[in-house]
Amino acid sequence: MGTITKALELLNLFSRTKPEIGLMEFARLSGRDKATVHRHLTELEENGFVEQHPQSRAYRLGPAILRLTAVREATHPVRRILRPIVDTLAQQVGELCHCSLLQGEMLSPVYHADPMIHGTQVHFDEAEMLPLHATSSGLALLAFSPPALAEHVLGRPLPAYTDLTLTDPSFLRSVLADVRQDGLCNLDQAFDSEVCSVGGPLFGPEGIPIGAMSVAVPAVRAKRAKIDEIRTALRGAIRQATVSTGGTLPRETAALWANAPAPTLTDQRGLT
Amino acid sequence: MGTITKALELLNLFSRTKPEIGLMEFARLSGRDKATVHRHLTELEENGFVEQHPQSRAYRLGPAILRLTAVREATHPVRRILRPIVDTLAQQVGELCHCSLLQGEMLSPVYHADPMIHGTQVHFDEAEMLPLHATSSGLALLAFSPPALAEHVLGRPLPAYTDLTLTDPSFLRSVLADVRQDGLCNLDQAFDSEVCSVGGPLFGPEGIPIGAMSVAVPAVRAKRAKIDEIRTALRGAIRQATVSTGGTLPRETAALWANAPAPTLTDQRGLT
DNA sequence: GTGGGCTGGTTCATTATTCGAACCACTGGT
DNA sequence: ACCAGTGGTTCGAATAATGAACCAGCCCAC
Repeated sequence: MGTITKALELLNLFSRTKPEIGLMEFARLSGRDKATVHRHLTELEENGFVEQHPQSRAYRLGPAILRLTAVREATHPVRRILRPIVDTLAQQVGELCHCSLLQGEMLSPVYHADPMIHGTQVHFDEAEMLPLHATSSGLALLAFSPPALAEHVLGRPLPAYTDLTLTDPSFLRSVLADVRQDGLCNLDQAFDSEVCSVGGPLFGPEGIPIGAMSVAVPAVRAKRAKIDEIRTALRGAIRQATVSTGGTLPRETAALWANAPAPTLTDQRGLT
Repeated sequence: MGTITKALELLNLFSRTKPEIGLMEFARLSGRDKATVHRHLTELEENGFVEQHPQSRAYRLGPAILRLTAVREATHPVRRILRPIVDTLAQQVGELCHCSLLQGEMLSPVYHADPMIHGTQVHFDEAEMLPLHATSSGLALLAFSPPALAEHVLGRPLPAYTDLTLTDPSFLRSVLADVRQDGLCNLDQAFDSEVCSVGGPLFGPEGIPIGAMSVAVPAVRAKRAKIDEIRTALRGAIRQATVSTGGTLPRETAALWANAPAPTLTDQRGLT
């Protein structure tokens, strides 16, 4: 593993519940030597990827990432476009919705919205990368991706996150076949216990999946009627998201979803 | 210079006008060997900091930075807070406003807003880091920072961006003294020709400057009355921004601005 | 087609950089 | 005064980065 990766992996240790991390904690969490971590952190700091609290000397994410995000969003505004769609979907179904982009063999969260109209909410940390094999988003994406990706992912050990996580490659292959038929993926407590989710793929140009969108529901609320309502709304949101980001639905999928309701117009203010 | 810095500097080559860069162009722009650049890029790609267009093989900024920005903003929402303030200021004064955070010895843009009500507009690229000695933002920040920073910045060669850029350290020191008296910094075509700007410091906890906010006006519109109006509005916006981000104005500055108008309430919708 | 000029990408011996155990210096609690 | 915990630094050994040379593909002109 190269030095660059070692340094960048430090950034993944930050999370919503751990926004500041000290040197020793970094060393523990990353399993690397304190001196090494310190050199990496100072170099990241020189480039603005982390900054150091002058008093506590703890590190947190720095301003450079804000600048880079602005650059990406100015020219390729995926997040800006997806946000109102996810917001609308969350309002429609009254549950937590999120979308992610494929990054290597994981999903990188882009945005989530939680209407918070219920007593119980689903936990979601945008810092946390999502596995492909244990989430409805991931399986939906795999189902429509070139087979090589699925084979590569299923060909390695599949960690179980709950006791309902599917880890048998051949069974997962049959699930993917079902998802291809259906267009969406329904998953029950495979990543978080107590949480059911419905996910579908977001397509880029050429009809190749670039990410996924999904709705997460506490298992106690996941009645059949509710799931059906979610599936309908999700199909509409995915179609809208794919078109708005400049992607194209593959013809089979478009045909499959022909009877999905037209997407509702969303509030476009407050962008960027 | 370490390997990590070499790799991260590649990311700074992206800009609003150059959102995608090929391997050879990267090598040329960075002045490094093609093989080296390629290794750095693949490692950045593995970590999601860049992604490669499958057809053109050009690289662009990847999804990881979106995720990291979300994490930072979830726990330390500087941008989310500054955005409506900058928007309001831009509406009030009818000119381009922006705010930046200190990153090493440069300013890293965080947000800008341009009401675009005039025929001529000021160019602003959020990818571009701003120098401290040649911008009103930078000088305003330097004036209120611990003297060591100013000495360090003024102690090295100061590039001129226009023929009006101030590059004489001792003269700049006198400018800083004036800014300390005044609270704001007025600069005429020092970074962009044809552009005047007024900037002031944003303070963090302990009253130490963490960034700056400024208004940029085409020189042809920079009449005395307009500048005065801008100065008043800017003082209000800075006070509001400093308080909202959890900072404190130093006592002298608070006294200096005691007669600035109370900040107007801003639209808080569309956050994140 | 074929040659040239341009890509992106790979190889491998040389070289320079990174690594990490041991070492300070400081802080807060007992 | 002590200890246990920080953040930070040093320097020889070990490792990883480097870049000239090398493919392979693409596109255009001839």
